[in-house]
Amino acid sequence: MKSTKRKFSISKLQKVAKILKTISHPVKLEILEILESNEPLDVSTICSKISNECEISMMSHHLAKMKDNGVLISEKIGKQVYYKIFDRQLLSIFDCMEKCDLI
Amino acid sequence: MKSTKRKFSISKLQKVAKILKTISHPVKLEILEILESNEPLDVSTICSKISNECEISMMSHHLAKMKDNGVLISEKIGKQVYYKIFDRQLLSIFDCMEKCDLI
DNA sequence: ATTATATTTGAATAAATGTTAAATTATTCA
DNA sequence: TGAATAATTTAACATTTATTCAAATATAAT
Repeated sequence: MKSTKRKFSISKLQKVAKILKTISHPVKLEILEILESNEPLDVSTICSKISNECEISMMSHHLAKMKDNGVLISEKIGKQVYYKIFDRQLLSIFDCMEKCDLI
Repeated sequence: MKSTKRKFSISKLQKVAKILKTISHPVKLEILEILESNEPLDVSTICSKISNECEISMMSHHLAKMKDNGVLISEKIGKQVYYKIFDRQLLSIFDCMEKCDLI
């Protein structure tokens, strides 16, 4: 038989995979870390706080994808667009990973 | 200035990103779930337990990548290769994600 | 209106992933 | 032994996704 008892249905696994895929990139993780202690922040400011060099258009792409996939939300005020984390509970993934021998 | 106090260095963020990227796929998450309660398991058996149809060569690719990136380990016994989770602590990521509104 | 600033969009290229078929490795048994 | 079978991996190609860079849009300031 196919399944024993599983915690996650297929559709939940798909959602989890989508979220993880959305943030599994060094710069995207760094964006989350930066926003954790400073949100909301505009695109240029986030870009300037990133350790590696990062083009603003690349940052815009990153942020747009994170927003599209529900990880971030944004608000436009004047010329700038301010981003913040939709659900800060997601940040617990850092603690989770910290405990792994893999890291 | 670039950095306030951060939990993760750049190299740690890269490692975290690599691990997350390695598992952020519905089938790969399902592999982890299956192994959680049944490890070690050989390639064909894992393949047969997956909900969606999955080619065995695709499964081999998934498992090889997960092994290469340190998520799984394997042992060959006779014709079959048995896989298990390297660090079961990683499984706590499921609980972590469960708590998010995003899922 | 014109200029400057912030961000997004689009198109071209580069990189990663999925798919299928063929190759390798190990086992069985005539 | 060695031909047949079974399990898994490798390789080649197609498809998708990510990155880069240039151009476009939107808002504000002069």
